[in-house]
Amino acid sequence: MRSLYVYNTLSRDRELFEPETPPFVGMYVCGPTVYGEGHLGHARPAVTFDLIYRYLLHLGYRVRYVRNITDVGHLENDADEGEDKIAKKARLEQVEPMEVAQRYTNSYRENMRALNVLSPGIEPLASGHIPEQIAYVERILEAGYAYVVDGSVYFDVEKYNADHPYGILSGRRIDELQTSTRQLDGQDEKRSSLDFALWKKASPEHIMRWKSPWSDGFPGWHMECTAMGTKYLGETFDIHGGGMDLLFPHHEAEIAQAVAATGKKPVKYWLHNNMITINGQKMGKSLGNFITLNEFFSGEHKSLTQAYDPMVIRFFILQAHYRSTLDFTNEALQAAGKGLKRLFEGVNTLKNLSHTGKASFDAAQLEAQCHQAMCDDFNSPVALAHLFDGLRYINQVKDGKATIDQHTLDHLRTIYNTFLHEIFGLTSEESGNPDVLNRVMETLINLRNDARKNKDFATSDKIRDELAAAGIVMKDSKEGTTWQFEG
RNA sequence: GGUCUCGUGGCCGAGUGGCUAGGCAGCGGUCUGCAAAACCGCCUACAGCGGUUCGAUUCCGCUCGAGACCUCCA
Repeated sequence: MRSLYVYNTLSRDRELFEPETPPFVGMYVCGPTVYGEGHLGHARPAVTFDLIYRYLLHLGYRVRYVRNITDVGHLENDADEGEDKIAKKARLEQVEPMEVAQRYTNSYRENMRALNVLSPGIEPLASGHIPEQIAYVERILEAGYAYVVDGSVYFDVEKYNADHPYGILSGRRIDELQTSTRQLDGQDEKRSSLDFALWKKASPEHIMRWKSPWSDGFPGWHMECTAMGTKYLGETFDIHGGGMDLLFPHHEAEIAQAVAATGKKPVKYWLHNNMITINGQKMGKSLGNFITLNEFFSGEHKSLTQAYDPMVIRFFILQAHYRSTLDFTNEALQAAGKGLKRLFEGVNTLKNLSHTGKASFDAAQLEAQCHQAMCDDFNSPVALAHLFDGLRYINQVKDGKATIDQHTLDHLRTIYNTFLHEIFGLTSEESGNPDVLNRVMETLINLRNDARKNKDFATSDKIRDELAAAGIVMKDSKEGTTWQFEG
C-alpha cells in the first residue's frame, strides 16, 4: 500500500497515515445541523471528506465512515436564550420538530447526491442515540469530571485540566481562556465559565426533551459526536474530520469528554477543512451573502449571475487544497466550469482515440505523479494539474501532432477513469444518447458535409446554427464532425 | 483584547532555499470555407521593509492588510 501522509491538526504537521488495525479505518465526520437548507458551507467538508473517503477506499482500506445528523439540542446565541434551534424553527413554522429535521435531512441528502458525495456507511441521528449519550454522561460523572446543578450536568474543565492538559488540539491554554469568555445562559450554574454542558435541563417551553436521571432535557452539543463515534468506531479510532470552525470548542470538548470517560485519546488523526468565503467575505446569515446549494444549482440568488452545475462546484472545491480558504466568485466558478468542460472533452477524445504508433508520453509517470500528489495530504489541485498536462498530449494525438501506442492508450484511459470518476467523483452527464438520436445526428452531419463539399455554405451553416439554437454543437475536425449537447 | 492562519501574475489557485504548477481571461500564430474546438508561442508573480545565506517568493524579525476561533455557524 502507498505511503499516505496526512496533516494532523493535533501535531500541526504532516504525519504518515497508519491506522490502528489496517486495513480497517474508522472515520467520523461532523455532519450538518438540520434546521435549514444546505448551503455552500456544507459543500466544502462534504466534498473534502468524500475525497478522503474515496481515496482511502482506492488505496485498499476498508473504511467505516460515520457522519452524524444533528437533529437535537444545540444552544442558540444569547438572543435566543438557549432555545433549541430546531424547536425554535418548529414553532415558527408550526410543525413538529422532527418534521423540520426530516425535511432538511432529506434536502441535505438530495444536495449531497447532486454533488456526487457518497453516502457514509452510517449516518446516525443524535435523536436516535439519547440513551447512549446519557450513558456517556454517567461515565464522566462516575469518573469525577462532571457535576450536577439543578438538573443540568456540566463538565469540570479545571478538574480535568489538573489531570490531563485541556487545549491540546486548539492550542488554547486554560488561563488565557478564562479571561476571554463572556456571559452565557446558565453561566451562574457553572463553576467556571470554561465548563460546558453535558446535559441541559429543558425550560418549560422547550419542546424537544428527553427523560434522563437528572431532568427532562437534552444532551449538550458536544455529546452526540463522542457517544456515537464511540458506539460505531470504538473508544479509539483513526480519523475525525470537520470544519476548522469546529476545532474549538467542539472538538476540544470531544477529546476532553472521551479522555475523562476512558482515559484514552479518542482520535489519532484530526483533519480539518478550511472555510469558504464569498467575494472575499465570510459567509454568514447576518451578512446577507448566505447562499444555499439549491440557489447555486438554480442560479436564483442576487449575487449569482448564472446557475452552476453541482459538478462545477465540486470541481471548484477540488481545485483548491482542502486546508486553504476558498473564495467563491462568479468569475472563478465560470473559469472552473470551462476547465472542467475541457477535462471532460479530453476524456471523450481519449475514448475515441486509436493507437497510431510509438507513444511519446509516459503514462506511468503521470499516474505516479497523481498518486504522489494525493498521498501528500490529498493534494487534489496538484493531481488535477497533472491530469491537465496529460490532456495536452491527448489532444496532440488527436491533432496528429503526437503518436500513441495501444498500451499507453489503455493506461491513460484507466488513469483518467480512476482519478476523475472514482477518486474525484466527477461525472459528466453524458447520458447514453438514444440510438435514434445518434442516427438522426449522423444524417444531419452527412447532409451538412455534403453541402460543404458543394460549397453550399448557406445550407451547411443553417444546419449548424439551427442545431446550435437547439443546444447541439457541431465540431469539425480532420477526422470528421462530432456533436454534443452544449449549455 | 487573546490564540491562530494567511497575503502569489488580470482573476482563481499549487509549490519551492537556487531548476520558478495548473485552470480561466488576454495577445500572436497554425488549422478551418467560416465558426467552434484543439495545438504552438507570449504575458513569468510571489504585500512592504530589514536580517540570515554564495543565493529567498520560500527561513527569521518588524510593518501594513485580510481572515478564522474565543460566541450559534461548515
